[in-house]
Amino acid sequence: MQDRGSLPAGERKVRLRFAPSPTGLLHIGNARTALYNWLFARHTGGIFILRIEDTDVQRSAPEFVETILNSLHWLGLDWDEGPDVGGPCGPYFQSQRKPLYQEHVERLLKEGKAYFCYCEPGQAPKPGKPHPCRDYTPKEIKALKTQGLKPVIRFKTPMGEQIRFHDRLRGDVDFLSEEVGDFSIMKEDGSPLYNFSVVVDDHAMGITHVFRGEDHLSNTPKQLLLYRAFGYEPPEFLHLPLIHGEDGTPLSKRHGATSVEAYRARGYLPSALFNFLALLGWSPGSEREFFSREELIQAFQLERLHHSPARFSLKKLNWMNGKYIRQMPRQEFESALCKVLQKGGLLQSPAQESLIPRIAPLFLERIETFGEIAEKADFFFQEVKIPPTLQKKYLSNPHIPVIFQQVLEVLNLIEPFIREKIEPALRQLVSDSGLKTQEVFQPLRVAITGKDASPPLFDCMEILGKEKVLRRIRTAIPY
RNA sequence: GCCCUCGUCGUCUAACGGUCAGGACACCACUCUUUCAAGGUGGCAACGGGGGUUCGACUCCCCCCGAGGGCGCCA
Repeated sequence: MQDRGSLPAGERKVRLRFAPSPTGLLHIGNARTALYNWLFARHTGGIFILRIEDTDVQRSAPEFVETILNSLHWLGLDWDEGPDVGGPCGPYFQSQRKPLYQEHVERLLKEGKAYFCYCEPGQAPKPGKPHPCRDYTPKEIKALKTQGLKPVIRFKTPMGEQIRFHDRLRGDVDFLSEEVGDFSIMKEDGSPLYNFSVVVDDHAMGITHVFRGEDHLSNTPKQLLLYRAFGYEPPEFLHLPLIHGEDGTPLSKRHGATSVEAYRARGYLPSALFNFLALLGWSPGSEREFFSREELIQAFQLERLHHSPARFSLKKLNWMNGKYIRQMPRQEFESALCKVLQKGGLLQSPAQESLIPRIAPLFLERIETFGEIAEKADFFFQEVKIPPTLQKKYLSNPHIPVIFQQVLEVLNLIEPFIREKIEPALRQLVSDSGLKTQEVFQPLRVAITGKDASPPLFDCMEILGKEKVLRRIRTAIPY
């Protein structure tokens, strides 16, 4: 572990980091924070670092590290230094950096800038007046120690000071040191607390820019105090607005999927989610809204970041994802289709798999996410079960048995069984029968697909083949 | 309660003292059409409120209101 705080002059590159804590899946808001950090690093030719903030052993779990890394990779982000790729400032797990924290805390203790606090957990008084544990004499401390009380180490915030910092997005922000209070920096067992470990690590890793959620805005004065206490130069700070749900409240489970993992599972394209997220809180300044990752890197500017929280609009994401799907190269779309159908248990045989190239064009314009496909295309791979409501609405009219019988006769004669021959034949039949096209085609659609909305009927018939089509029509005739 | 941040159509946003306040999603029509989509055309729709500054304010200042964040031995 080396100290990179003062980088050699030749290495004055911009260095940014994303520092998730592995206590859950990667939240969509954190993903956007990561994305902006990454975009800025790439835009400026800087370094992007991934650091795992797993100091809270109670809440952290290794499996979350893995899914977070996966989510990030899936989105299309990469990092120059991090837990899996290593780097000159490692280790990149905070849980493996204890000696560095220890060393720093001892420094503060020795210089009288920190002290032991023996308050009951959660019982420390709110900021406003001097903390009662501040001025214990060594004798008192010894006495408290013999009582077996576990102390926490607190930073001794100087009183009566105005702490000002420049937020890259919001301008100057002022806090009074009284309001900040003496915050805890390390537990008795030596595990560092957030405000302390970020400062130690951001400095040790030579971080030049800290872009993080606005929920950290009021942590910044604490961290600044620490930078000053250590004599370190603080990085530049920029606090991003949070992402809200459609109703304007903070994005939560209640709003549906909140993790990147969930969007992946629901069949969203990473490039679409990336594009959408980039535009949620940032604007290129033009009216253009489709960008590749490379184009985003090129266009990204801090000045065009928004100040207010944005609401996550699933409808717009869906629309954008649909657009991306329609732009997919044919091969890619087919193999994506294949994958979801397989997952949905619909592909049982090579014969069924060979259908993919034929049904692909039918669904390209009909899905916005791959999650929809299984439900819409199931009739190509398994027998249909007609819902009672559709049965009643389309198949219970008295003319159905008669016309279906005629349809069977007509279709039976068609050879080859292709759309170009099916369509004119059936249209002729309908016209001869005196019925409206809808009165025949909709019931047929229901009989063949089990749905009242499907890709074009005659294409479906051709792909299914004469045998299946005739059988389905026959079994749908009510007796 | 204390502190901090934010405020343009329902939503994402453009505007950087002078525009009929523009675009996109959604929504509604129309079109295409065997259904559903996709596509095309058109429409509805916003500067939170009140004071200033200015010849002129969405743009600058103040107050109010509203929303969000923080005040952990979480991050």
